[in-house]
Amino acid sequence: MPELPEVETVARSLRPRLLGRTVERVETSGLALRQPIDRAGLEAACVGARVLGVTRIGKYLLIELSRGDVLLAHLGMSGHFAFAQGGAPREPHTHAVFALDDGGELRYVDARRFGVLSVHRTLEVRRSAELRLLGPDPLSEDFTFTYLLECLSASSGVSIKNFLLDQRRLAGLGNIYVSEALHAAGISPRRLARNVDPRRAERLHRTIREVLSASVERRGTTFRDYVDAEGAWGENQHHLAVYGREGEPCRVCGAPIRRIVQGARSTFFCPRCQR
DNA sequence: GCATTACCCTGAAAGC
DNA sequence: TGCTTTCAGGGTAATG
Repeated sequence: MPELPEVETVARSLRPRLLGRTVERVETSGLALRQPIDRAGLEAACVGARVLGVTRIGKYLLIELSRGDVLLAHLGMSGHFAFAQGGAPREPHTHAVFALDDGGELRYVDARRFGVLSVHRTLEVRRSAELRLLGPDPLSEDFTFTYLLECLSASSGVSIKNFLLDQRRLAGLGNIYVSEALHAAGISPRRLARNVDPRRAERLHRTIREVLSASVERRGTTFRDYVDAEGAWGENQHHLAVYGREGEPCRVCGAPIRRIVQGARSTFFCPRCQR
């Protein structure tokens, strides 16, 4: 389940083999992802265009193309990019293929089809339906302690878990890193966001960045499907404090980690460390 | 404004 | 062994 560190790792693994390449051909499976793929739009933007950059905003990948277009990708639950030689057998669930001028192919594979592939004009992509409502990226300078504090105090009855999952407030956190950041900050996931006091909020602001940065260093968390564009697993799953550890002892105090469901998503926490 | 539920989807795991 | 059911979750939408 790709969140910010996984998407950042994918961006880093795409750059060496994609920058400067020209797209010669585009193929699609004809099956819809979360939205239908606009094949004609994809071809118009990509074919004959050179890749100028690969960046990330929240959980979105932006592949910047010459001629002023951007290919926007969200990996959903199970999406990944893979490089292959042209003509090599395709993995099941390959939904888009970008043939490159070096004989290779960049492929988008997504079993569950929760991902998104769309194209936009570079100057307008920030105003696209996908990006326009996103809050600041937690690893950017825009995510300040003041911003977090203002959002917390402006919230009404939402739990801190659901507060942090809302991409309109903060873009890039998902189920894994919300649980991890709250544990590191000693905050119960059930606490109302507005009741997080400034001292704990400061700690949370720090732990969000630390948890994400550490996972980026470890090339992300591979729980089920996630691999980078070279097919490599991440290493952060070996360092999780609470996520996926129901019943196991807390690494800090030894109390059994608990799992609860909030908004139909699992939340893992230590009932002793987190108040 | 918020919580809950359903939906999209497939593969893995569990249950029978 | 083999079939069926359950579960996982990012984002969105409908409902209460």
